[in-house]
Amino acid sequence: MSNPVQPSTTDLPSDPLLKPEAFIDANDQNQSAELSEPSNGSIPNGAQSETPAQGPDISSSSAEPKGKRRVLVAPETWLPAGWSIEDRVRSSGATAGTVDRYYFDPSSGRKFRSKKEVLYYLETGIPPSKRKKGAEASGSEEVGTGNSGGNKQKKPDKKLKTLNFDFINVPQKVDWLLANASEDSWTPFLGDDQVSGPTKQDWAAAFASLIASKSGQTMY
Amino acid sequence: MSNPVQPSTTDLPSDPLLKPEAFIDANDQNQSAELSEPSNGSIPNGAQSETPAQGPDISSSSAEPKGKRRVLVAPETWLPAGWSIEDRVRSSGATAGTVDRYYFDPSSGRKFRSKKEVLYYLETGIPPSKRKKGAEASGSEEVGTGNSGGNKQKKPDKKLKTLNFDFINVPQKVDWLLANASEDSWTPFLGDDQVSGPTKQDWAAAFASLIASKSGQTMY
DNA sequence: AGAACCGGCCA
DNA sequence: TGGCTGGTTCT
Repeated sequence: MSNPVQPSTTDLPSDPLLKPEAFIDANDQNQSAELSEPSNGSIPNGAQSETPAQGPDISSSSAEPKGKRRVLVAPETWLPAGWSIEDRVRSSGATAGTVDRYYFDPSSGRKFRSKKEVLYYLETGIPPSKRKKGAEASGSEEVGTGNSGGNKQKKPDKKLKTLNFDFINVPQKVDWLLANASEDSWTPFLGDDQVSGPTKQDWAAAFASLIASKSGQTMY
Repeated sequence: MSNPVQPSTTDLPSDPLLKPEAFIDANDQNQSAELSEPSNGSIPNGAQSETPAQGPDISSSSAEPKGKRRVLVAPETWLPAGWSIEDRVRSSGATAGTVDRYYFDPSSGRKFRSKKEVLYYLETGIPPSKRKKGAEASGSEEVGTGNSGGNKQKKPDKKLKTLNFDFINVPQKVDWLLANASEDSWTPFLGDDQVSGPTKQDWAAAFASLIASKSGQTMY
């Protein structure tokens, strides 16, 4: 290992940008960031809203070209020992100049994009769980894990749409008649009644859902 | 104030006696695991370095008792009928746990990695593989997809394709069996043979075409 | 107004 | 899969 950065068991994952010019800010914080157990004996819900407070360190050296990474040891009290923090400055886009902070766990090699994710992982040992799609009839209760930073960002509407099709009382028989020789005008009939357009839409949606039902796939 | 403004069911620290039977299901790493009443004792904070955290097992066997026969789908209004969505969770790497959403068009068999690609394909008929990077002097620098104005679909389907379905020799009978009640996974059978996935895709495409009943389509 | 977070998209 | 930008939400 010739990597002077992390003499630890692991090093940062692929870091082509981390050149000799990158500097490790290991100043102060001599206390090696002992795992602190603030809070109280037990963490209620893991989402302690402690004040982010300070940012005294970070050794803001002037003349910092954009796009450079600054890796530094964890000065944060809530961060376990061994973890590393990386502040990266956005180099392009409308939000150029913004600083994003990333957290790395050398033992697992995982990268986290927010303090919230780190805390969640530390307390549960479970990587940030994603609840996205609906498709579950279980009463999905939205449980906010009160956190220090911005929590639930954007999740405007998660309303589910029910298929307008009665899977129990299905039609006994549906006749598909070819009304046009061009074969593009098949029309379903229920007995003598032609199926209306809206109903056909419902059928299409229902059929799509049935056909989908693959592992992980959902049709809309 | 650092008090959470969310009327969640959580918070309310203290009063440990209130929930003597708080229980943590550490097995369910699927989702919505934020509850966690760490009960007491030790917080898995120091043990995090030992936590396996390698549970690629994503078996989501959430039992869904009977009751409603309604199929719930998410309202992806911009997605054409018949398309399928697959949410895949990353199983390894520093970003493990991230969910990637893919879109699949049963008619063309193409797979898309983003909503943007889908919309672009729908409007231009150009698959993402054919995207060019050079900006023309025409001045169409911006994508300028007028979808934000309130218009929905107006794509000139320049990509007609043959449906892989024999409209003449249709199956005499198709049995739909409810294989998985928890997810409303009905499965079509031809006699004793289960219909394969690809075939189901063909059926979906054919059905969608029939329901559509648009002029100008050709299917053989 | 600033910070934090996270969805989403591309390489 | 990694990484980065956009934009929202919270402080």
